[in-house]
Amino acid sequence: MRPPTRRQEILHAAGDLFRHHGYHATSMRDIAGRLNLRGSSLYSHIESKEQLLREIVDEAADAFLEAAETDPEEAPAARLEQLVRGHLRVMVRELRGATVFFHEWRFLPEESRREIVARRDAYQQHFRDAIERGGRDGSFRVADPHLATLFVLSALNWSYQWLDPRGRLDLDGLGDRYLELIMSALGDEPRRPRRARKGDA
Amino acid sequence: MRPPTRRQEILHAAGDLFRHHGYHATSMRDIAGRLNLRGSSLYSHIESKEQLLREIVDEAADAFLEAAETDPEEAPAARLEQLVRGHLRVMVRELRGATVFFHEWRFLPEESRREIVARRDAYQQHFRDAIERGGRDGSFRVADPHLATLFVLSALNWSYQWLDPRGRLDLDGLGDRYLELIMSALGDEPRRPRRARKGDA
DNA sequence: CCTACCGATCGGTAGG
DNA sequence: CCTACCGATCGGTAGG
Repeated sequence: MRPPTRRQEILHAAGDLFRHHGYHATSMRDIAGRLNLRGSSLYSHIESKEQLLREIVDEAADAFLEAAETDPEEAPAARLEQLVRGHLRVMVRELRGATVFFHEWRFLPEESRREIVARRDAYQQHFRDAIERGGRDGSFRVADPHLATLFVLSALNWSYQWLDPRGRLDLDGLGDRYLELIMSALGDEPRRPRRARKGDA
Repeated sequence: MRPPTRRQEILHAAGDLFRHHGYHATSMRDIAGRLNLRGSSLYSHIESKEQLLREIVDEAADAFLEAAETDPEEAPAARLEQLVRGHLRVMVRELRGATVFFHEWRFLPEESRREIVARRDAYQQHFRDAIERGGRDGSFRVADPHLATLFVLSALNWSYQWLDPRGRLDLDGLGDRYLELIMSALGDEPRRPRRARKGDA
């Protein structure tokens, strides 16, 4: 375990403060204060406040995208399981960065913001692809794959609001139960027969 | 249709700017500019910037709580349907206020923040109660009612991120499909038999 | 890493 | 509703 560089300490403190108070309500002096420094001392390690945000958000995006590297040819249910477990794993392990990612990305300058939106769309596409393939091959039974994708990602994304890394459930237990809810929502076959609904009459 | 008061116009403009740029990145001069006023002119209609946020957030909380006034003795599936449709209705109709509510409530001063947390908890309790009752009477099949509640509310809450009031689906169509996903996730009985899962072996 | 300091902007008030 | 203005604070730089 090498000791963290001063730069890493600054990023850590900034992430913590951005998470709890938001980017605009955190001043450079606040960040410096966490490390018993003066605000001006930060600038020999970093370029700007914006750069701090960009690095934190980019790192979180990296973690999510890396976790989503799955084989499109795999069985859709197994692939979706990897995607869901990967998402929750990144959430729990990188809760600080993930929270800043979801909450503060829009304060990035135009160019960085476009990049992040593109990467978020690419991430979402993994889920959509798995769900659409599952619909076609009969693994899932879903009327509207696009909306089903938004549903699944919504249930996952909001979890940073209530996740507690030291909570009652460990990562695997949380994954098991979240997966069961998601797979049921998608009407995963063939373990369960189709059911009748009002609309079918 | 009475014309809006100046105060309502200010709240509207503030809500719009808070939604898109966040509370701290919006200045009183920005809000005034929307109405072709000087910043100082706002203060004959409102007391402070904080009060603007409080009113917007409170109004959204009112709308959600009012929509959640359901009969606890009603059949759990029917009650949950009311809760889900009510939530989506408020989201679509009050997207501006709802977005500010979810994103900016934490910038309220301590006392208002405590009130909002209490009201949010009361709101959540309606969902949890319906889901727990449904588990007990066999309407739903859910291993962990608390987590299932968080799952359902996560899927609903995040929707402000992608909801488009002029989108492809109208409110009823969206409600139908979201309900189908949620009810399936909760394994709603008796229309569908229990299924086997890996863990059951 | 510090002190000293910059221009810009903030929420808000006085006074009319 | 405006002009004029307040003290505080912002992100950041100069210079050592």
